[in-house]
Amino acid sequence: MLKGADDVVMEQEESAFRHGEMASWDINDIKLPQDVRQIDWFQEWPDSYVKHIYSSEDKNAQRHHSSWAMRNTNNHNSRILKKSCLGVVVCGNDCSTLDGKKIYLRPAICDKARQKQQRKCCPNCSGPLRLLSCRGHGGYPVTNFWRHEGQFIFFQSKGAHDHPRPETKLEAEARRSIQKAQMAFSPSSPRLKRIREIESLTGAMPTREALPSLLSEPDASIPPAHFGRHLNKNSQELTPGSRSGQPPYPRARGEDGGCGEAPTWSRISHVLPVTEGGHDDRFRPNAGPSGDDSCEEKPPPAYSGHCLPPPPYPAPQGGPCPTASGAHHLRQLWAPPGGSEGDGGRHMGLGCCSDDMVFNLYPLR
DNA sequence: GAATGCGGGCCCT
DNA sequence: AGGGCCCGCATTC
Repeated sequence: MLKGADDVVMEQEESAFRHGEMASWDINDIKLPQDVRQIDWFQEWPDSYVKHIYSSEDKNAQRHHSSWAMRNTNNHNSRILKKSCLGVVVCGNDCSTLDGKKIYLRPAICDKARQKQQRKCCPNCSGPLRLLSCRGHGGYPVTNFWRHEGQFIFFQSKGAHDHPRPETKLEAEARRSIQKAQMAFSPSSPRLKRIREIESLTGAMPTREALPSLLSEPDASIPPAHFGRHLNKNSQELTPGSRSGQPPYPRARGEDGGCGEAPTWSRISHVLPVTEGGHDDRFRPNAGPSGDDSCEEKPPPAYSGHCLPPPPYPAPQGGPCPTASGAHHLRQLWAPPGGSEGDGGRHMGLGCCSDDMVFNLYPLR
């Protein structure tokens, strides 16, 4: 039997409390504490009923970043910025590659862009895409609240995401860049033909590592427990797990490095790269010295999809340092045309949306 | 073009 | 009143 939404929420709050995640303040308090002893490292994947206090100097906090796809929600309170989770875009066919990877795209934040996105096809099997809504907060999307107060930025999350992680913003951006580049190199382009001629002679081909990814390893992205609770109602492809016993987030920087003890499923290889404005602190490591969030040693996934040939890029979660190699490498990829592109271009039978498919970039052999 | 923030407005509880 | 959500507009990247 399904529990009532309220019960679920209460359980989660209690759990969070037990793990020390609940602070004495609430985002709606008239006055927020200013005698903050511990400032948190920026949390890239905040989940559950957590609260964080960031420095007002923290660039990520200033921009209200999250790797979840959060959209602005009007709460008619200009002092508190509220955002709600859009969920994740999955393949309507529930396809997966032979190595078990699922498609978890980042929902576009902009409504129009999201509608457009949903008209596109699955990059793996060309099936329809489906938006898996977040219902982690009593049946409603998880909400995040941001409030700037003095030298601090207070963050509060309500609800536990009941869906896999989407691509990070950077991964999605990188993917768009690739698509854009792909369009520039359309198959009919004389330049591309030339490149292909060269490539067919040299056999040159860019490495998979150089591209960002769309695919995720289920074990890396599917949150356990509560995750399935709501999901079961809506989706058959995602299975529940258990999330109890989730360790609390680390608090202070300095306290063993704010080494993120995020839930296991929630801290797998998301190294966020140097980016935007050159801030290498863009996402300070959730994982501190332990290096949980550092580039993992996993080899590039052996793509072997059963729907269609697999895409030539690594998985976002679990792939080799996906984001770090994402946009950053795009320039390298596309700058000099010599020695990249393949031989057949689009002979993969992608049908309706091949133009949108990143993995058309490099024909598979 | 897309992300983001803001605010008006509507609906529901 | 509070929460959720839609919409349009402006700004920024």
